[in-house]
Amino acid sequence: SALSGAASGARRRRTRCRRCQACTRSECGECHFCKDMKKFGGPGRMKQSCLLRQCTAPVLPHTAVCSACGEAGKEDTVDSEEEKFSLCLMECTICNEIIHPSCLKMGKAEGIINDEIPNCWECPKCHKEGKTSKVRAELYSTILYCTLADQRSHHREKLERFKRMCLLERRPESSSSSSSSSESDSESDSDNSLRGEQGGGSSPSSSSRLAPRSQVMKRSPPAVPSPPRPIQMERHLVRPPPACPEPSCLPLDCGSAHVITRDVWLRVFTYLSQTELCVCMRVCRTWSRWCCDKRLWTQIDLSRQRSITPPMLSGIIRRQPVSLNLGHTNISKKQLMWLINRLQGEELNVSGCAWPAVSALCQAVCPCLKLLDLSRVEDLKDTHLRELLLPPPDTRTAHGEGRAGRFQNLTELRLSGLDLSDSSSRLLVRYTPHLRRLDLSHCANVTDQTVLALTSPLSPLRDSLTHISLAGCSKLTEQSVLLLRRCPSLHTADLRCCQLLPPEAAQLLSFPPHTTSSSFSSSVDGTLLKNT
DNA sequence: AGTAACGTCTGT
DNA sequence: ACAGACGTTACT
Repeated sequence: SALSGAASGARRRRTRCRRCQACTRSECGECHFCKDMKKFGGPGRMKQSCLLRQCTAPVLPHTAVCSACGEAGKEDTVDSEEEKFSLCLMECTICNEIIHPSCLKMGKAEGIINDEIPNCWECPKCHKEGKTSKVRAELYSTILYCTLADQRSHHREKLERFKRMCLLERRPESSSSSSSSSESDSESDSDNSLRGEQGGGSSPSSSSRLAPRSQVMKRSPPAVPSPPRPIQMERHLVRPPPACPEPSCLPLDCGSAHVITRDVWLRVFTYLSQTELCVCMRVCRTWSRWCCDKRLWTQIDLSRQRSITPPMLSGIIRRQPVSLNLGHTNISKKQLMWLINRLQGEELNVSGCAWPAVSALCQAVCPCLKLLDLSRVEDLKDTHLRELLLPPPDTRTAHGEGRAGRFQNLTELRLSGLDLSDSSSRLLVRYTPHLRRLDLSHCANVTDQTVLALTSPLSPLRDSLTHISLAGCSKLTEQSVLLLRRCPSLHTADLRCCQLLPPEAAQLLSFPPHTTSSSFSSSVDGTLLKNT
């Protein structure tokens, strides 16, 4: 009934942009939807796109035309951003009308542009009538700010409402989690240094430094009235920011442009922390768009956040970080699945998370991943690591010898503080052959056997390893030191706190650059650490 | 004509 | 609330 007056025409289906990273990649062949496809042996009933190929910027179909003048988008015929906008086709999320903004005769009323989807807005007509759509682009920036920077603010309520409306579940907090956190919590209260600081005054970079906003920008529309209908986590709700978030400068009230252009602001923004960036995003819509620039978010650190919320998840996907730290959070399996299916980052930290959640990685293929931090994952055992590293079952049988592990391109793996035995070293040798850095520190059950396997002439890690940490592996003997010398590229070995080693070996050892001499293989065992 | 897959409906 | 099904649209 609420919609009846709105629809001025049938809604047009959007279609792939064919240009985004997702559109240009090939089907993974392994996700739920791929497995359904006939070409991958499925029944073909679901008719959905590969999860990794879901377009991040779906466009209006080529056949779309203006409901007023009947013509297509004409933004190509002009140069200035302003003209382009007035001649492009905009689709209203409320009434579904597609129209050239220039074909609207509306006087002052303004539309609200959705930055996340091309050619998408709430048209002036609907906005004037006070209609509201399900969710608004600004809501995301606002909420990400709340969750990252200010858990206790008055926005809390809005956030809670949002959480309730989103469908993604979270892992129940209670149960057994308390016991595990007792031992390794020494660093845990450093966490509000990054976010949630309440004017602690420790850093000179509080929001006051960002003062010049006042006269310069038009504020974005006031806070969103509560959406009446529940928000669905639609497949296309989450968008990365537009490739080039125009405009390149801010208009002043007097009509001219602010002297500081976007490029300069961006350079300023690079000096800001996550929290500060989130504050900036609330200044105005333009800043909100500028601050979403991928280059400002190469690393996202949510470690030790009390909970990972759906808005955070969408915020992460929009920003496509190279490095994502989810360490010591209570992220759920479902959430992690959702993320890894939409991320192409190179570094992932899930240290201190629970194995049931981390096991989501068993259903992913992450060829881009270079660093994986699994340190202190609760209850991670040899068998679990095996599940993680082994290739997915179907490819294992399909290609016979094509036994590429799930994380075959990892160059750094952190397994600190896990209850692993020597059998895991064989997995590493086999399925992560490009490791340069390996952290096995505080794995109490690791013995010389592990070092033997890693450094054996048949192990690709023998050549690739440059850094290894075995600190606190109390079963290691001097044998390991000898074995490590077989690694030609090894630069550093951390053997601190290894109780069975003599004091001069139980240190952070530096290895001199290996001379590629001919008699390398035979001489190794004879030369000890004495010649360092 | 044929393929891909969007958006919504349906049953649980 | 959610997964699965499928009519239908977009495009080649």
